[in-house]
Amino acid sequence: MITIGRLAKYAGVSIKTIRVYHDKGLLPEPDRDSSGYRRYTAQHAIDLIKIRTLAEAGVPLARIRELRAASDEGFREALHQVDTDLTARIRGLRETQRRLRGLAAGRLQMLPPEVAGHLERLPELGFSPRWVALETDLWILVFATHPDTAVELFHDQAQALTDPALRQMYLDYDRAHDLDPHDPRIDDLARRVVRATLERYGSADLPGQNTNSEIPALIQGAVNASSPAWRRLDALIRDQLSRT
Amino acid sequence: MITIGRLAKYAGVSIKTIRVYHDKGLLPEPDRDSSGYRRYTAQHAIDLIKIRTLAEAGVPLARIRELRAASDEGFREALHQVDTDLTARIRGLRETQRRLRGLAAGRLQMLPPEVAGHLERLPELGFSPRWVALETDLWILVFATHPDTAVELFHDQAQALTDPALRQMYLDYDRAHDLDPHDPRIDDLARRVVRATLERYGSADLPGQNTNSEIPALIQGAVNASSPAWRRLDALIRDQLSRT
DNA sequence: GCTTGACCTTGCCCTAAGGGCAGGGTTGCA
DNA sequence: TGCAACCCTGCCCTTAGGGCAAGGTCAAGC
Repeated sequence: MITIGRLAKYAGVSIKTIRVYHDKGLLPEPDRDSSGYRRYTAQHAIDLIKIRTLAEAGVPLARIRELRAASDEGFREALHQVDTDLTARIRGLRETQRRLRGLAAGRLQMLPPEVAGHLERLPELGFSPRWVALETDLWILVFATHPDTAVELFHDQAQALTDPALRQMYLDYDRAHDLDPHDPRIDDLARRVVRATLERYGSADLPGQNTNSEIPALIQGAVNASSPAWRRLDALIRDQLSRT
Repeated sequence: MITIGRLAKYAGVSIKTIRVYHDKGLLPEPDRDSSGYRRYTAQHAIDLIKIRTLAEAGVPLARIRELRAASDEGFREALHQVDTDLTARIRGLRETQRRLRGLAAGRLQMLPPEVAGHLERLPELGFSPRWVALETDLWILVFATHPDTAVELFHDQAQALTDPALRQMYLDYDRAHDLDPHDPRIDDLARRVVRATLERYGSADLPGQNTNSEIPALIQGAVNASSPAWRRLDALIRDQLSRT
């Protein structure tokens, strides 16, 4: 016949927690003594410990109440489900911890000097400020999210710009921003891009595509947003590539 | 210049989450386009991922906002703290999982038949219903919380009852419930209990005491609650034992 | 008997981190 | 021109308790 304070201390919870469990019908209200104090039995202590074990495992209180009334079979099944979820949560936390350490190690710290230098040289090659800004965003995202493959990808791109024909193609892409969406130069450019892509990578995977991420879509969305001509260009290229 | 929906999908959060981060000053509000839509840059995506990493590690949003303005030194230190907390949380979850499996294995399922039988025989030996109820609570708690040492402890107690003198002592304890707290029989009983305890266990640890738990206090609290005589008896015994 | 500190009671409002909905405007594609 | 899919703000709702007020109770010491 212990008081609420003792029960709380024993179970390692606050008094309020116990009262909440009463309110929500998780733990039966015990009898009161002559002065209205709640008086608990060992059975209450047992029940409370069970409830806490489930609650600490992340089971919502409403669910715990349901489980109290569930069949033995259903209860066991539910426990198994909870166990599985818990394993997943632990794995998730470990993954978070890994990312956290990456953050602490100063990774995700903008761009390597090599890349910054490359971006600074773009205007001299004739690219517009808008194009440079887009490229900057692109590389920030790629380096932030796929640091392992980013360097490789970057070298591939930087090398492409050393070929005068390819460089002209990118310059034309840049210029296309302000064209009418139905300007024939758009169709011409789309064909050149497709031909160059196939020549450079054959029908093998495009670099960066294997990392099944949202980044390409994100970038392309950013690109498309600012110009109808670019939207059409993207649609044409996408369409022709998908036919090969 | 991506929209809020794309950013959300990319970062794996809901749109609402992003808006909340704006409201709380965690993520700067981006510029709006001509129709009032928020337009994000890669920098926002980077910031958001950092924020999510911390949030998933359990850092409160208010704390994350402070950290945004913290020095590089303070930031690194805070990250270390978060990492430590995270490790503790993971360990806690694993412990919870262990207890959960104990629960699933059907342990914590009341009492072994041996104990139940013992309790049923107590009335025949002359013990009051109140005493039996207390003993029942006691053993439920002990078996629930220390299943490994409970059996040993129980055998020790059951064996004690086979000694007529000791049995009489327990019967007297039971009877003492309704005595006046200053009845000399209380003093006498206390001395007998102390002597018997020392004879049986010497000055070695009493069984069950090494499991440094709240159980003994819980039980004793329950016992004391119902009778001033028992309270005084407990005080006397405790006092005399502590003097040895 | 009186005080004092530690408990207990109910009732009320507060919090974090969003979820969901209403009511209304915008965009992209056929 | 219609339609689906977006976006905007504002408002209320949720979970699992925390905290406080105002008042009753208990055990100990004087």
